[in-house]
Amino acid sequence: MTAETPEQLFRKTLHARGYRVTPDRLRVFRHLLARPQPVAVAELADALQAEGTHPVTVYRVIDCLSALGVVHPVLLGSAVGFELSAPFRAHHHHLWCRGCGRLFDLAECELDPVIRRIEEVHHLKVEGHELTLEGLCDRCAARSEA
Amino acid sequence: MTAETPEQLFRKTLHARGYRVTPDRLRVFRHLLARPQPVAVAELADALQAEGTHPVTVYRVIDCLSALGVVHPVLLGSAVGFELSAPFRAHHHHLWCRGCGRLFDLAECELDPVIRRIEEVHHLKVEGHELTLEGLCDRCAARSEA
DNA sequence: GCTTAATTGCAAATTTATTGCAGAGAGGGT
DNA sequence: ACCCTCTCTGCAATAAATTTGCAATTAAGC
Ligand SMILES: [Mn+2]
Ligand SMILES: [Mn+2]
Ligand SMILES: [Zn+2]
Ligand SMILES: [Zn+2]
Repeated sequence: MTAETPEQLFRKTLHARGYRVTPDRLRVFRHLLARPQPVAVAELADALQAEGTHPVTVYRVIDCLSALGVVHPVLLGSAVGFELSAPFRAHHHHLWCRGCGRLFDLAECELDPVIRRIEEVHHLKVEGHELTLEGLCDRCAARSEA
Repeated sequence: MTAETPEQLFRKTLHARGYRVTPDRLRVFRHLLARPQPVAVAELADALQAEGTHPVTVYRVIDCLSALGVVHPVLLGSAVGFELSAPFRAHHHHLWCRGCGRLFDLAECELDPVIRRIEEVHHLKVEGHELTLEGLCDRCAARSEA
């Protein structure tokens, strides 16, 4: 048995919920898969127009992928970007650097114990979370120590 | 000595950085102070137009308050809202309920140890953070257990 | 292949945000 | 209180982002 590719899983996900597999949806998905950082929808629309996808369609596809949980919003400064969710992309968080303005992925997530405690205290059910740190990346931090 | 009011502190903050204390800035500040939840700028502009503040000015005031660190952006579903930062509003996080769509404040924050560890591992300097949980509020969680 | 409902393209409308410039107003000095 | 200067605001115009209605297209099931 060979491992299932992300795209195969994506097709299944669409299918399982009654959405159709279309060239535009695949194009958006592939673009996000290849992309290291979250994108604003407008920017995505610009980028994909070159590949033949109508901007309006990009907005509708993002709505679709959001409904499926395939993508999720991320805070980019004071704007919003989207990136793939698990299992298409490993769960992770972000650092927004005040020094150079770049956004970095932080692989680890040690929030589970914290969140489980919040659930108990407040009688909530937490199904997802999004954390953005703001500060200085390693490079900018080193420079500011001088 | 009587305690300093939030508005007095706000006036000082403006002053200290060379910004002027204007009626529009005070109106925006007071509105945010009275408001329990984050607002989108466009919505804020609508609301304040009734009080005589020009919409364009609201955008500019929010830029000013952001630069001062008096407000900060918060993820509202897939949009952005602004709310007062510390010390005008105690630091806290949010739960976005998938059931009823409401946004709740979560008073506690136990992220400091987690963040300090991330700083060490990655050699970063973290100066702020924003966490949004997604799930079910206590009411919706209770209902879904039935 | 045919049928049908979902999806897309297009044009238009809406909503949100930005910009340039002239006039109003805040703050510091006198 | 008056001036001066520089900031801030109003307005109108512009630009950018997002939504909508409808007709044409197309994916999926039979
Ligand atoms: Mn990321
Ligand atoms: Mn809040
Ligand atoms: Zn940096
Ligand atoms: Zn709820």
